[in-house]
Amino acid sequence: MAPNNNRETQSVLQHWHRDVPNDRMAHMVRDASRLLAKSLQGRLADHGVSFGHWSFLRILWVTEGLTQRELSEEAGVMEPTTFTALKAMEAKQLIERRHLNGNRRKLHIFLTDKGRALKDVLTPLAEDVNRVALAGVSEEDRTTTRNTLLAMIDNLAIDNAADSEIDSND
Amino acid sequence: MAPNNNRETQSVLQHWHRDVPNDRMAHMVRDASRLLAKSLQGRLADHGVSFGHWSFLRILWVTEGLTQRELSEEAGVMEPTTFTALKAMEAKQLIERRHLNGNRRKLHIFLTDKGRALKDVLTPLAEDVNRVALAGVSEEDRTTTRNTLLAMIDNLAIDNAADSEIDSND
DNA sequence: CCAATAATCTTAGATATATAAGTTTATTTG
DNA sequence: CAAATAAACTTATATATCTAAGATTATTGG
Repeated sequence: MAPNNNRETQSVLQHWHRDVPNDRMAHMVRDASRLLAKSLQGRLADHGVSFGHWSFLRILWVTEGLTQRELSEEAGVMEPTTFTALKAMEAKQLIERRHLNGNRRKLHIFLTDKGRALKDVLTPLAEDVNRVALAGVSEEDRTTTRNTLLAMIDNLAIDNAADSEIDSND
Repeated sequence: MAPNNNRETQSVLQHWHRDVPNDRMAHMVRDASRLLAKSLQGRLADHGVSFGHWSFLRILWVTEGLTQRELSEEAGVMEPTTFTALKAMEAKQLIERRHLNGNRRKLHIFLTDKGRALKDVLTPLAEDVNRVALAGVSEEDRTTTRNTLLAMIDNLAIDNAADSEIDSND
């Protein structure tokens, strides 16, 4: 990983321990998201796996044979994101992309043995990040936070969809 | 904005309303962060401002004359991110970059009238996103969530810094 | 059954972010 | 004070993501 002075750490902490205006939840979510990604990325890098690839591996460890479209929905990203990641993962021989039953449109994704074997190696790393991140937070507060995030996700998904509908009125 | 069917919406909701494993806070934070960014981005786009530029404008509306380095710390991003954003913002005549007191190393950032005038236009948009996102969440739960996020940010900043220190041991 | 429509994947190009390394300028120290 | 070091900005390059639009293949409805 990268050599890095820890001015960064200090500045993030200082930043949030000064004044946190009541209406700035969004910034906290963004900072937390970036730091979570960075922590996991550092751990995954030791095994040659990027953050983006890991998010698809996770899904495939549970269910193989999904189409690219289905994988996109499951991962919560747009198709081009999925496409790019899967092409790279294919090149790294983590997955295979196969047409099934003579359907030449849908591409189904399967893990290679190599991709499958990473499960036991990488899963603990993600658990470790979650454990570290939530150290000192009570189970009750975790639940409340999860519910708040869930509410935000619902509210925003609806908000974004409403915008799209207005645009596509014709 | 983009025409968009709302399959996306449904999939995000379905995704999180199925099984949310106890140790997957990170995914919720990431989803929430992406949706928050997207919501704000849609609103800012109507005024020709990108999400990245807005995050520096916010800081400058409070304090002008910071150096690029100081702005990076304040925004919580690395210097190249700041550099790229500020160059683009300069080209759009939202800011000016000036050397002060004969110091030819530090560059201080100042708003143009145009950049300054955006404050009253854009601030309500961010407030709107926060309001929409947190609809139906009690003040108590908001506070708990904020505290949890703050704890996560602290924990992770320390974790990332610890990694860096190990790397730069020599 | 074939033409129109829809689904799926792909390409192109943009934005937001990072790390690593280079350049220039200021500061420090022998 | 001059050489070494550090600070600040810049360049180069990579990753993760998006929207918009194109290409191909399936499905559907007249």
